[in-house]
Amino acid sequence: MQLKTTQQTSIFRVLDTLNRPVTPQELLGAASIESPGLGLATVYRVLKKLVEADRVQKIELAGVPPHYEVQSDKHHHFFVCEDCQRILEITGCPGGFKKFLPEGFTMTSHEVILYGMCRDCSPLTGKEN
Amino acid sequence: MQLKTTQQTSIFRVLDTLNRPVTPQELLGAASIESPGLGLATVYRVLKKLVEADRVQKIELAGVPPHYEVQSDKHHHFFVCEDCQRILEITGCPGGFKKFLPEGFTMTSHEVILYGMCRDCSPLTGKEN
DNA sequence: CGATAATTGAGAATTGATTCTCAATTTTTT
DNA sequence: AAAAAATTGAGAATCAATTCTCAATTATCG
Repeated sequence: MQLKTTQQTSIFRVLDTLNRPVTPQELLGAASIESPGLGLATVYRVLKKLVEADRVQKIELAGVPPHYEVQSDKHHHFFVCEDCQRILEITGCPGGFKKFLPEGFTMTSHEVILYGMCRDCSPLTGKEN
Repeated sequence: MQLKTTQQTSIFRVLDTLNRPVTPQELLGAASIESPGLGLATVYRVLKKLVEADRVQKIELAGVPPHYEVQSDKHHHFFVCEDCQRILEITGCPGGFKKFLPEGFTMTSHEVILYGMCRDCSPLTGKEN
C-alpha cells in the first residue's frame, strides 16, 4: 500500500512516531494537528488498508477498546495500565507454553498480557512524586 | 446472590455442569432444555448478578465474543481453538512475568492465552481420524 | 386468599466500534 | 485545462453485545 495523500501520510507518520498502540480516536486527535479537519472515517479507512498490507497491527485486549500500532517484527507482548488504560509493548517472553497444552492440541501462537500500573500512574514512582 | 427461580437455578446449574467458558447464546440453548421458553434477557440478567456476586467470571479474549464460566479458585489461563472458537481453561503457568516489566511499573495480574486447534479440530488427532 | 413485589420473555433500544453513503474536493489522466 | 477516477468528511447506517421497557406471570406477605 502506497501512501498517496496528506491524510494517509499523516496518519501513518503519527502512528509511527507515537510508537505505541493507540485507539483510532487518539490517532485522529494526534493526526489532526498535521491534517486539520481529518475525519474519523478516514482514520478507519487508512488503518484498514494498513492492516491488510500488514504494516499495522490491530491489537485487541480484554478491557480496553481496540488499539493499532505499527507492525513490529520482533516477538512481543503487552502491558495494560489499569489506571490510564494505555497499552505498552513489552519485549521478552518466558516461552515454553506448549507444555501446558492438553494432549492432542496444537498451538499456533500465544499472547501474554500484563496488567498493572505504568510508571506515570504508579503512586510512588510517578513523575510528581 | 441466592438463586430463587427455576430459570436462575437452571442457568447456574447448566453453566456449572458445562464447566467451560460459554457464550450467553450457548448457555441459553443449553439451559432452555431444562427451562423451556427461557429468554436471552434473563440469561444476561442472571449472568450479570452472578458476576457481581463473584460466582461467575466474564472472559473476554481477542477474536472471540465474551464467554462466561463458573468462578474457578485456582490460577489458570485459556486456550482458544481457532477453528471451532471454543475456549478451554488451561491449568499451569510459567510465572515470572515481573522481570519483563519496565522500571517503575507495577503488575497486579497477567493473562496468558494460547491459540491453536483443539483435539477435535486438529486434523491428525480428531475423533474421526 | 388477595395485594404487593419480583421475575420473566419478547422485542425495542442502547452502546461502542466500525463501515457505508454521498456530495464535495482532490488527484490523475489525457 | 477538461474529464474521469480516487479520496475525503460528516453523518447515517450497521453490527454484535447487552440493557431496557412493559405487559404477563409468578412469588411473597399479611
